Amino acid sequence: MSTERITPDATAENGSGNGREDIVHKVMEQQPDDEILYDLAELFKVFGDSTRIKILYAMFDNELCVNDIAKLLNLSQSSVSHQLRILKSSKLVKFRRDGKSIYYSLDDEHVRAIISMGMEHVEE
Amino acid sequence: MSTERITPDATAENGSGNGREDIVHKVMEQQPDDEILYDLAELFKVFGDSTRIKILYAMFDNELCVNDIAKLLNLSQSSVSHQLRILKSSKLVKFRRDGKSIYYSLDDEHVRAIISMGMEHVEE
DNA sequence: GTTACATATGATTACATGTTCATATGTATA
DNA sequence: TATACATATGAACATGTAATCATATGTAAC
Repeated sequence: MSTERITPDATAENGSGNGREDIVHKVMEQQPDDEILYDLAELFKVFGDSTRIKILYAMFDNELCVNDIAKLLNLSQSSVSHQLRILKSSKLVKFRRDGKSIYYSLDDEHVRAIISMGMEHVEE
Repeated sequence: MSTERITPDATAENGSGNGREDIVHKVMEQQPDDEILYDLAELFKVFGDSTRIKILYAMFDNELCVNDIAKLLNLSQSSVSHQLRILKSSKLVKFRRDGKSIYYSLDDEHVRAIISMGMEHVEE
C-alpha cells in the first residue's frame, strides 16, 4: 500500500497548470505498458459474460464435459463449445479426453481466487 | 429466476446416459442463483475494458481528477467522464469534490485485490 | 450578473461479440 | 466399413457498447 499522500492543494503554481502535473507525470511513469493492461482487460472480459461465468462456476469443484454443461445450464452444445474455446485460449480451463467425452475443469487456483473476490464484492 | 429442471431419474445407466446425471444434478443444486452470477459477470465486464482498466490502475495509489486522467491516458474529457460514471455505479471508485474539481479513487481493497489477481494471471 | 474552468450527459456512429444454424471433425463400437 | 455419439467450427445475424460531438450542469472568481 502507498505511504505517499497525494493532496490536491497546489504547492507550486506553474503557469497554466494547477500543480497537478507532477502527479500526472509520476502516475504516468508507474503505469504498466499498454500491452499488459490490454491483456488484463482481455482477461476480465472473459469473466464478464453471464454464460462463461456460469460455466466457470459450475466447474468450481467439478470436472464437466460439454454435454453436462449444456444440460446443466440449458444451453446449446454449440454455444457451450464456443465459450469453452474462449476459456481455453485464456488459460482459464484445462481439459482431458476420455473416450468420446472431453472433461473440462478450472486451470488453477488463480481462477477460483478471481471468482471468489468478485463474489465478495457482489455479495457485499 | 429459477432455471431449468431435469427429471431426477438419475438411476445410473439409462440408455444413452452415462451415469453423469448425478453430477449434473449436484452441480445444479450448488450453483448460485442466476441473478448473482449475472451481477458477477456485470462486475467483471466493468474491468474488461482497456480504458477502464487503465483508469483503475492509474488510481491504484493515487487520487485523480477527470482532467488528470484525460491528460495521463490521452483520452477526451468526455470519454473519461463516461467511464467514471460506469465505475461509480459499480462501486469500484469513490469521489469527493474539492472546489471545481472532483477527485476519484479506488473504492476499497477488493478492487485492488481483483486487479492484482488478474495481473498475476496475465504476467505468468 | 458574467466569465472561465471542470465535469456530466444525451444522441449518433461504428465496432465487437454471443447465439443460432448447419456442418465438420473426432472417437468408439458393431 | 458404417453408425452413433461427442465436440468443434464457420457464417450470418442481432445485440451491446465505447468514442465522439455537442451541449448542459456545476463551481468559483470577478
